[in-house]
This record gives sequence, structure tokens and C-alpha cells, in this order.
Amino acid sequence: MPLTTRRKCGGQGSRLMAVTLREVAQAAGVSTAAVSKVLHGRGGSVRVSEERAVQIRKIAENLEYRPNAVARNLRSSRTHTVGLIFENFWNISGGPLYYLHLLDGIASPLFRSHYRLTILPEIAQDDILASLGDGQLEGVIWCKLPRDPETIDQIGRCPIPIVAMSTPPTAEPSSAVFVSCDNEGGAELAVEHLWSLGHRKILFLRESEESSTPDCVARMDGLARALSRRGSRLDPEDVATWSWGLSEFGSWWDSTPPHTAVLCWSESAAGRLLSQARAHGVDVPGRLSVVGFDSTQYCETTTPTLTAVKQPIFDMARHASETLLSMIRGNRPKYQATTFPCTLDVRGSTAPPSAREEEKS
Amino acid sequence: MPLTTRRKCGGQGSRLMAVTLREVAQAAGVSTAAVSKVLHGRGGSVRVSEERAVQIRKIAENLEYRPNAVARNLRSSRTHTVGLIFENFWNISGGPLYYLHLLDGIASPLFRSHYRLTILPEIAQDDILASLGDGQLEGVIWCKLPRDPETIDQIGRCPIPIVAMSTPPTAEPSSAVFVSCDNEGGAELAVEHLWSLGHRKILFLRESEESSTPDCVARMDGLARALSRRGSRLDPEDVATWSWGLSEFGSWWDSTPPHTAVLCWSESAAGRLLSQARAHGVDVPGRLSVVGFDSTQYCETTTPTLTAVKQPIFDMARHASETLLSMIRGNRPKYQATTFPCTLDVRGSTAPPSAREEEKS
DNA sequence: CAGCAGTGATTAATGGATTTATCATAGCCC
DNA sequence: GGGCTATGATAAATCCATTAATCACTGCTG
Repeated sequence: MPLTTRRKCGGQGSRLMAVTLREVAQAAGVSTAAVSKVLHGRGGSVRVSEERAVQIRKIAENLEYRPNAVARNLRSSRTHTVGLIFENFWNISGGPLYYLHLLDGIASPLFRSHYRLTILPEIAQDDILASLGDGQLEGVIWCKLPRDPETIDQIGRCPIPIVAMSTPPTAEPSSAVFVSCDNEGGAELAVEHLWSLGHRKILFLRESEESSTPDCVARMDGLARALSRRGSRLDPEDVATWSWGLSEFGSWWDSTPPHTAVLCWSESAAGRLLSQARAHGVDVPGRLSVVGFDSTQYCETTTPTLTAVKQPIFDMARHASETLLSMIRGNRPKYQATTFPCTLDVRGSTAPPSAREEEKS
Repeated sequence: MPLTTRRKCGGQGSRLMAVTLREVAQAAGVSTAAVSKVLHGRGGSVRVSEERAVQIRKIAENLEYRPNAVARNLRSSRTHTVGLIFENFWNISGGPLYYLHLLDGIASPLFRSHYRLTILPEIAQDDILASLGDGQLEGVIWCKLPRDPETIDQIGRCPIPIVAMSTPPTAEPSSAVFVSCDNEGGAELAVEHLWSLGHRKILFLRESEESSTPDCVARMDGLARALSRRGSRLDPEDVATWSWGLSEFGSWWDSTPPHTAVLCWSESAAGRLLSQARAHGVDVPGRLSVVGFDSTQYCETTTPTLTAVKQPIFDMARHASETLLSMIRGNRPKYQATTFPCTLDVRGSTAPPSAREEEKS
């Protein structure tokens, strides 16, 4: 009988069916156990003579045998796959570069350990929760973990480890591990900088859609706290919830607001604010200082360059990924929540507020 | 016996083992076939009375039964998973936004069809080729498909469909389907624009690492062809291969080159060129016109805003993804290669070259 | 010679869901 | 009663790789 017999796959079109272990075994006249032992060396008490081994290897190569990973996964209950969940591609905190650093930081340790990264469809949450228990994932990194009690409860009974990249909830305990940055501390840094320059009224710019994200809230809280620590405070008029295009900028500026500086909740918002300011002939930083959140390469390319709070997103993501791998290996996580400190990159978009009332020397 | 008995998983730590179909069947006192039929409705000749069905559903819910997707995948030879391969996160053509559009375009149709997207480790190519045949993926989208004959040969014998997002090879036939944009046409558009403004000497800026990508080569070829069509040509001195930081800009400019415009192979290179020009006090577009490749949101935020060739990357990615899904469903692809046209977004970084020799009125 | 160790191999169970083939039983008609 | 259909349900095979249990045989020792 010819060794190269190949069957067609009945189901889908006319693709070739893969060669199985059994076929190699039949062709070689040995048992599947022997073939498995020779090709993958895993069988415990199975023993094969060197002579046979050479023969089997040769036949397997001729037949172009490729082990079926799905069958292996089923047998071993391991898939070497980690899932990634986020709300959507665009809604991720600071913008594309932030996102890219995130993905890079998550993927690096995984790939090094020969794990794959699967992006889960951001469909119904029920589907997400179902796929956490379907055996296809060994662990999950979840950006913006939901905080409703029911979901938290379900997450607690999830059979695989979860690492959340979001601010840990203050009240509810959770079985997930949290990795985040010190958003409040970052806001404090921004205020410290602006305050030392002489700014006393700061506008916090958030965006309507994202107004409820914990990150955004934490940054605003940090701002409020930093101000109160200096004997000032954050009034309702100091918080702007503008649309994506920031078309409200013009009327805001024309109303001669008391603010001399703006703290933007994200990098992309800060970038758009610079565009709007330029469009309305408002000199930054001469007439208005701007601080963004998430300091990336793009803060260097804007005009003026952008002063921004930097969260070590790559390190955070890498830490999350490494923690997850460790948990998958059966270790208990060292910390239930890890918070990374922020830093401030001072660039060209901040200056003393003098220009508004009097000419600075 | 208690219905809620749960075994511990022996292998990894102390995670709960999942409830299996067999356990539900035992608890309900019926066969696994009946449970499978009731819960998933797939069994052909299996019939269950409505009375039993209600009972089974209730028990399954109490036991929190979750079907094991790996076992299903093995049985059905389908995983509802598509792989994505690219060289690395950062080396993708035009920069982060390009990449984000790419990912978004690929993911949208997949998610809509309840497919997952798995990012493959960019490890050894042998590993990649092996994982194409391991049964875990139903199809693959491969950015920058390798072009060496041996790999092409292996790809031809790959059991799953492949869609390549790169310029199709001119010589070698390939079994993969190609989706790309008309890079040459894009370069032609750029030249047309610059030529009409009066530019006659154009520098092509590429980067050392990426110098060999087909996209980059095609753009340069397009430039050369566009010039020759106008009775000019692309000399070796008209091609710059600078480092990532473009630190060579200063010495190049000081050598008073004949060029009045630069065509950059990517968006990010164009952005960095603007930074360098500003750092050296070179007025853009007054003294130097700049055209980038890949027109994205960030071209709006630079100063000046950036004139750029736009490739419809989202549409390309979506098309690639939809084509792959169609092939997975067993359809023959309509086209072996699809090329999308580029357009030119004229913004603020291009102007007549007058400033160099004489003052323009 | 019983007993033991070592070598070379196979058989059958396992993992969990799906499906074909088969088996009962009841009801109905001629 | 024999033959037929419809209903309700199950046993066993299948997908493919892995592995514990087992077997046959040789050679050696006490």
C-alpha cells in the first residue's frame, strides 16, 4: 500500500485532512504509543528501540505528520493561550500609543513562554464569562474589569486566574489581581507643577463617553485632593465634559473662564485641545497651560510639545502578564493589587499664567 | 448523593475542575447523548421528552455546567479562531495608528461572526509554519508574508487558508490570497502634487531596518516611475536611509542638497522629520515640503499639519478578514489579489519650493 | 530453578462532547 | 397477529494524542 495516501476532508471544501498519529503507526507497523514516544518523547513506560525510532521518524517525515494541538490540549487540559479583554480598541485610556505599549508589554512575556494571546470578542458579557470557563484559556487579562456585584461574584467562581488592568475597587473585595498606576498621585504631580508655576484655577477635561471609567474618576479625585491640600478646591465649574471634537472649546474660551491651565484626562484629549487652541488663536503655553495624561512619543511631536503625566504602561502590562503566568503555574500571587507610580514629563505646553493679566518680563 | 460534589483539580494548584457532560448525565440519571441534545440541540437521531429536558436543564444549571470548548473543537475540527502574524508590533508600516486601524479592521468581521483572533508569537518561522497545521486555527492573516521559495512552498501545502496583507509577489505564484494597496499609485499621487507645486528634486526617506519591505520598495519604485514619466529620474543621492532618530538630517541639510521636498516612506518617519526640521530651524513648508505615507489622525496634530498619502487600511484589513472568513466557509476566493487605491490628503506641510532661491509673491 | 531486572513493545483507558446505530415500547391498521 | 410508524432513549464509536498497565522475552544471580 502506498505510504502517501491522503484523504480529502469531507466537511469543508476540499482541504487535505491532517495525518494522524494512528496513520503513522499503521504505516510503520507499530502502535500509536510507540510513535508518540518517539516523536514527542512523553510516554512514561513506553520504550522503543533506536532502530524502530529511526524508522518511525522517517515515515512521519514522509507523511508530513503534524501533531494535532487540539487533541493535545484536551488531553493535557492546557492550551498555552491567554485571553485579553478590553471594551474596545479605541476607548483605551490615552490613545493608540498607550494601547500599543500595553499590547507589547502583555505579549512579550507570553511569547517568551510560548504562550499565545487571544483577543476576545467584546460581545455580550455573558459570552465573555462563558468563555472563561470553556477550557480554551489558561488565564485572562481584563482591562476595565466590570464592577457590578453580580459580575464580581461570577469572576470569583471563575476556574482560571484573572489579572485586571484597572484601579482596584475600594469597597468590594475581588478574587482578581489588580495592576494599575497611581492616578491620584499623577494628578498630584500635575498640580504640583502647575501650582509652582503660579496657576490657581485648573480645568479638568474629561470626555462624555468615558466619564465613568475608574481611571478618569481617580485622576479627577487626585486633582480635587491636591487642590484641597493647597487650600483650594475643585468646583463643578472646573470640570468640563466635552465632546470628542472639543467643539465646546471656543465658547468656553470666549466666556473668559477663570482657569489658566487645563488638565486633560488623556493624551489624545490633550492633543485635540492643542488643535482647538491653535484654531482659536489661543497661545499655548502663553495664554493657557495644558497638561495631558499618558506621556508618549507623540507628546514630542505636537506644537508645543506636551507636558504630560506618564504612567509606566509597558511595565504595568508586563507585570500583569508575568503575574498571570505565575498564577497559571500554580503560584499564589504575591500582591492582590500592584500600583505603579506616575512621573511627570515637563515639556513645552506649560508656563506661568502671567500672559493673561499682565505681560511677563 | 449530593448533586453539588466538586472535585479538586490535581494538576495545577487547587482550582476547581469543570463539570462535565457525563456528570450532568449521571446526576440526571440519563445518558450523555440526552444531555448533549437538550443543552446544545445538536444530536441527530437523539430524542428527549420535554419533561426530561426541563429536568436536565435544571440540573445543568444547578451544577453550573459549562461545555468544554476544547473537546468540541476536537470533535468538530473547528475552533472559530483565526491567527494573526506580523513581524513585530512596532515595525508595522506607518506607526501606531496604522496598526490600530489594521487590528480594528481585522477584528470587526471576525467578532461579528463569533470568531476569535489569536496573535501568534513571532518566534522562529518553523514554529509558525507548524502551528498552521496543528488544528488550532481555521485561517491566518499574515502581514508581510515571507517570499523565499521554500516558505512559499510550505505555505502552498498549508491545510488552512491564508490571506496575506502585503504586496503580491510579481514572479512567484503563491497559494495565498493577497490584499494590498497601490503603493506605486500612492507615490505617483505624491509626485503629481509636488510636481504641480514646482518641485523637481525629491528626496525619498526610508529607514535602515525596513529598507527591504516590499511596501517600502514599491513606494520607491512608484516614485522612480513617476519621475521618469515626467522626464526626470531617481538618482542614488535621492534616496536617504537614515536611522530612526533621523540624526542625519542636520548634516544633510547643511550640505545644501538640491532637494526641495521629501517623500517619507511612513507616517512616523514624516513626523520625526518635522521634529528634526524644527530643531534645525528649517521652515516647513517654506524651505522644505514634506509628504508622508499613511494619512491618519496624527497628521492633523503636527505643526504644520502633514500632507500624506492615505491607504485605506481599515477597509483593506476588513476585506482581508472577510475574505478569510469566506474561504474558511469553503468558498473559493473571488480574487487572488486585491489592490486598494491610495488617495492624497493635502495639508500644511507642502508648498511651492520658491523660498529657497527667491521670495515668492 | 525460582526470582529479579531490563528491554521492547502493545493494549486499553483517558480527556469531554458529539453522533450513528440500535433498541424498546406503544399505537394503529388490515 | 404481523407489519408499520412514531416516540423516547441508550450504547458505543469518533475526534487524536497521551499514558498507565500489562505482556513477552532474555539474561543473570542466589
